[in-house]
Amino acid sequence: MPELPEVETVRGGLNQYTVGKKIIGAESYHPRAIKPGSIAPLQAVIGAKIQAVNRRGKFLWLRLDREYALVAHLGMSGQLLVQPASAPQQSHLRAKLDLAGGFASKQSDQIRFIDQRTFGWLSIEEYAGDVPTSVRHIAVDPFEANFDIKKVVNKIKSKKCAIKTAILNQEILSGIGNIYADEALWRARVHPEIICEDLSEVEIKNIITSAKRVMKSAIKSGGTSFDEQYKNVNGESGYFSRSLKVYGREGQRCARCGGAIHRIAFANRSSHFCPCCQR
DNA sequence: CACGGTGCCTGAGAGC
DNA sequence: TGCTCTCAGGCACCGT
Repeated sequence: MPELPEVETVRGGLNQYTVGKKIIGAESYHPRAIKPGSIAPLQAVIGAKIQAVNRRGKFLWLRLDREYALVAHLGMSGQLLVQPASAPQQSHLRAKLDLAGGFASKQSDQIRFIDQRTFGWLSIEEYAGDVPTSVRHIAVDPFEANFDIKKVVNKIKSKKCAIKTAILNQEILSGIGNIYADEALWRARVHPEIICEDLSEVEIKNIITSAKRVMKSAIKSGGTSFDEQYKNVNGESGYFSRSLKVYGREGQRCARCGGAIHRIAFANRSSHFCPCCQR
C-alpha cells in the first residue's frame, strides 16, 4: 500500500529518469484510469515536456511546460514504472506515456501506470496556486519546508475523534496511511483509540515526530537503484519485513515489552498495537 | 461544521 | 479439488 515513503520513492525515480523528456505518446486502457474530474483526456499531454516531478502527501504530479499538470494517485495498488517500450506488458497496465529517448536503451521509454484494484488514477488538472486542484485540500506533509508542527498539534488537540483517525486525516497532515499510523503510535506509546482532546500537546507532538522518523527511515531503505525502488513500491520490500514493529504482526511479541501484539477492527481498518505499552 | 459510515475494486487466502 | 466468502485500505461522497 503506497503511503508517503513509497510515493516519495516513485517520485525520486521519475524525477531521475523522466525530467527533461518529451511525451510523444499517451494511452489509457481502463475507464477508471483517468479521474472523472480530469479536464482533458490523457492524450492532451502529448508534446509536453516534463519539467519536474512533485509530491504532497500521497499525491504526485508531473510539472509540464503547460498550464496544467498530470496528477497521479496510486490508491491501494498503483505503480508507476519507467520501462523500455519493449518490456513485456503487465497484466494490470492501465495507462502509459511514451517518452522521447531512453536511459535503458536507445529505444523509447514508457511511464507505465499499473494498478490491480483500480483505486489509483491519473488526471490532467490546472493549478490552484502551487498545487493542482485535486491537491488543494490536502494538508502539507511533514517533509515540506513549511510544515508547521505547532499548528498541526493544535488542530489535533481540538479534535474529538480517536488519535489514529486524526493522523490518517489528509486534511490535518498528509502522507500517513494505515501502516505508518500504527507504527507511529507504537513508537510514541499511544493507544490508537485515545481521543485527541485527552492527549497532551507533548504527546501529540511526539506522535508526529515518530511518524516523520519512521517514514524517513522507510524512504532511506527505498534503495538507490532504479529496480530496487520499484520493488519497494510493490509493497513487499525488505523494509516491511525488517522494520515494522506492529503492523501485520498480530499475536507476535512486542519488540519493546515482549507482550502480544493485538489487532482490532477500527474505523473500517485493522489497527495493530501493543496493549501493554500503548495505553 | 464535524464526524461516521459506505462504495468503489480485485486477488489472495481461508473455510467448507 | 473447487467453490464461496472475507479481507486488504486509498479517497470521495453522503447522511446525521
